[in-house]
Amino acid sequence: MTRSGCYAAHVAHRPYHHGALRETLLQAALGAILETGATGWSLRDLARRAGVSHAAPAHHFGDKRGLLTALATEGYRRLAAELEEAWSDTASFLEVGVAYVRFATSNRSHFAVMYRPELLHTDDPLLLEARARSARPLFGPLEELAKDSPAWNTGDAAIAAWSLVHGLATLWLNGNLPPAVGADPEATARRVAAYLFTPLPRPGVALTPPRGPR
Amino acid sequence: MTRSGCYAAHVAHRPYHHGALRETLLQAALGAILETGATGWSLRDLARRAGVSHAAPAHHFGDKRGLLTALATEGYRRLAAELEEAWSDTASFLEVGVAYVRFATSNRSHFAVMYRPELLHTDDPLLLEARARSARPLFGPLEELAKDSPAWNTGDAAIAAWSLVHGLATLWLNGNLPPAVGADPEATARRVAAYLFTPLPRPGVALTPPRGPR
DNA sequence: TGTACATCAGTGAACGCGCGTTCACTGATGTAC
DNA sequence: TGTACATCAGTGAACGCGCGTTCACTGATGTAC
Repeated sequence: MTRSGCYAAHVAHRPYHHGALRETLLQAALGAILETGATGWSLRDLARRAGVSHAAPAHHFGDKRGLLTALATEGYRRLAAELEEAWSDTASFLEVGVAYVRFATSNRSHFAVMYRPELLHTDDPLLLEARARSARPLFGPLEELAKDSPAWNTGDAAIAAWSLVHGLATLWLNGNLPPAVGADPEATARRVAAYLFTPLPRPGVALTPPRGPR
Repeated sequence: MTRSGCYAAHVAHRPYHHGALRETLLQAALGAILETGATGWSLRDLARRAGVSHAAPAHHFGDKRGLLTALATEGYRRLAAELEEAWSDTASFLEVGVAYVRFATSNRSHFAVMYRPELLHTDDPLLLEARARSARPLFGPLEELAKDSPAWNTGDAAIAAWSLVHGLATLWLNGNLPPAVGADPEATARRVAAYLFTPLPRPGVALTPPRGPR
């Protein structure tokens, strides 16, 4: 960063060594993913954006998959940090869910790659560690909150919560939600996620009829 | 179908006209999407699978986007039919959600395309009509069930339900769920979706602390 | 402080390949008379 | 029933392009002595 900033001053005779090409390529990939999707770009495209020769990216990542794995790992680390912070700051599980949606909508390119194992080196130890860390704030708090409730399967409840915020983020990012929800994904998440684990307003109303279906 | 079946008998001298090329190409696209993702294939690839010249697909769909739009429309029609049937058969909103997950996991290729407007001709009237029809069974029943509950925003509640089943289907299809959930997406959906609109087991436990967060 | 050398980061020409698109064509079908 | 003709579905050669990969190279850096 300091070095590339220094060289940037006299563009006329660029140095042979870029100095921070790895970070620059990751940055370029984020932009490319925003514009053409998780895989709709080429390594040559990235090299062009970074202003280096088309063979340079292979030095750092080998291939696309290696680059995407680095990107996903970075994404999981950021997500974990934001979820942990939300839980420790508010002690509200709802706010953990809101933080998930906030992360997804303000880190679109990372999010577009993180949950696509077919694009990644899924045995990469750094990736595995970061992913595991990001899952803990979704499962841990629920186990704590419902530890004395034998009727609860906290695993299923956590997956319900995860599904809800993941689905909301996905539908939002792909532009599938009706305009009526408004333009603020965070506020929408807070309103919508409130219906999880929350009883119907009138006890007499049930979503499933009294006689068993089928 | 009858014609192509007739000609299939004497493969040696194939007819000049395929007879059902449009349907065959859609079929081939479903297979290609399964193998390489929503856009990881070429029109030439499809032509090869269908056994026709590489320029033939353009006759029917113009380009990839046209073909994907036809596929998405078919998907929305099937989804609408399955959701409508679930609601009229069981009168259980939970079962509508289960049907959504069942559709997604047994029509992977359709599902991979339906919620990606950037891949489609979003102004296609047939697409718009089918999509609108598929949304009704998700919003209608909730309005009915909660019509006398002023505390409810049925729009938000419907989006909560949609998000939950959409997220669960997405996480399932991408292989992101832990093995502990089991191998049956439908049973998983029934267990997990039960936590929506359902109170915590002990009234004393809250997911949000009594003092307002932030 | 100086020199020699190994290592590393990035270059650029060359390759073969599959792609979308174009276009003049051919074979089959359907309709008018 | 027969003929003429318009329309339609699909062909196949040709095009220019961007791709990933290879490879001998060059320029910069870091370390040993």
